[in-house]
Amino acid sequence: MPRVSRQQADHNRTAITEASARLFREHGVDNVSVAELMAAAGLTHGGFYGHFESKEELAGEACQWAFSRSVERWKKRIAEKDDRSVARAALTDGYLSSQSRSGPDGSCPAMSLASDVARKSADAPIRVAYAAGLENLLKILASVQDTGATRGNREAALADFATMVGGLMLAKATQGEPISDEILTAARRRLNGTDRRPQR
Amino acid sequence: MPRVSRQQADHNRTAITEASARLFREHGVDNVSVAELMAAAGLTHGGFYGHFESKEELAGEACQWAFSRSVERWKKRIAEKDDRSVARAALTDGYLSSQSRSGPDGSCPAMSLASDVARKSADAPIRVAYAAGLENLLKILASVQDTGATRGNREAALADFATMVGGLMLAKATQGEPISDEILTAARRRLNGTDRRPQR
DNA sequence: TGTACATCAGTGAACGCGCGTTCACTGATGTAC
DNA sequence: TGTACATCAGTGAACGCGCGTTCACTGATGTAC
Repeated sequence: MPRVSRQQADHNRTAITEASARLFREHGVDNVSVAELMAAAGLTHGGFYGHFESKEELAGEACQWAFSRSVERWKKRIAEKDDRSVARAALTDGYLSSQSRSGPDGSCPAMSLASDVARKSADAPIRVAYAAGLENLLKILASVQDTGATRGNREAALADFATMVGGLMLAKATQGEPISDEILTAARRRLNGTDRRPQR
Repeated sequence: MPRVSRQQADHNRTAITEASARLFREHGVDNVSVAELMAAAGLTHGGFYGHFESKEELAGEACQWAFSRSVERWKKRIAEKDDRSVARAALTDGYLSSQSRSGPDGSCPAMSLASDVARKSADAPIRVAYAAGLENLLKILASVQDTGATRGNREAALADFATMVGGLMLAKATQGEPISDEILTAARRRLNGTDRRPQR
């Protein structure tokens, strides 16, 4: 039953982007086929090129979409808290939780797409979308810092995020082994707990 | 000219492992073909299965090999320093340097293979090799910590490494943009500098 | 030490398969009157 | 509002290609005498 209403077509395009954002994060851009993406959106593969110029272009849009969803989630989580330091703790603890590690929804794109992006050329759509999305998340993370200076807040956010992304990545790579939980705990405590390690 | 001496055959096997360790880290396990790996070792693709049972098995050996080289490098770097805190700073600063980010030799396997490993099933050879290799690196990193307690040293090493891996990963994904250097600097200062952010 | 032959490391063609992408086709949608 | 027709979203077969893996073959290596 071909030729669907324009509204339905728009809806389908969104469904493709949404399914891709999930599957790309879960399996990697190169490990999911166009046919699988279309099937996940309830369509057959032939119609793909009516919506996107190439798989690369879709990767860019899916990346952008995933980041915008993360931005929403972070903002919402912050809005629920009274003050910045509580919000920051909620953000970092949530990021480095075991639910986040095994979440079926694909988790944070900054973490799950990092290696895909690192291996693409500089002009790939996904790379551009990644850099913009990362910047947005960092701004939010900087807004809940407490150094008293804009520059300090940004630097603190950058360092926090490095620990968050690295901790979650290592925990994912070792999922199922005891060290996986150890990593999450150590990273959480470094960011929020009693571990004040950084001192000379 | 087939049939080569046993010594030469052993040498060839090592060459395959070595080339794979480099190419897998640089492009990802699934983005390098057996033919490319064999060519990089100066051989043709047909002989591959005389050395390895499958590409998966090779991935495990290449991962192990990459980690053992990192272990050597870390130990050597530590041995050059007089005391632990200086050694620790040399390790973390070197890890989060721009040379490390753009290094053509493939950089740290814990970082560059993390997403490949995270996406493989629990019994994949590369996953087992990764967990063992990570543990070895962590022991070294714990040995230069200064908390005064074994457990504290391990936890500090875990947190340090999360920051190192995440910082390098994010810097790689944003290479070529100003934020890439910002990330490296912020992570380095978090670990060794004046930024004492982690406080409640 | 020299000769005869079995072994087997490496070659390159071939296998089935799944990939990204193209295209002729279909028939409901959207539009013109 | 109803009719006639052009549009175009989606279908499914087909494309060339590169993948991991297999295999018959080659000829130097390694071994037995």
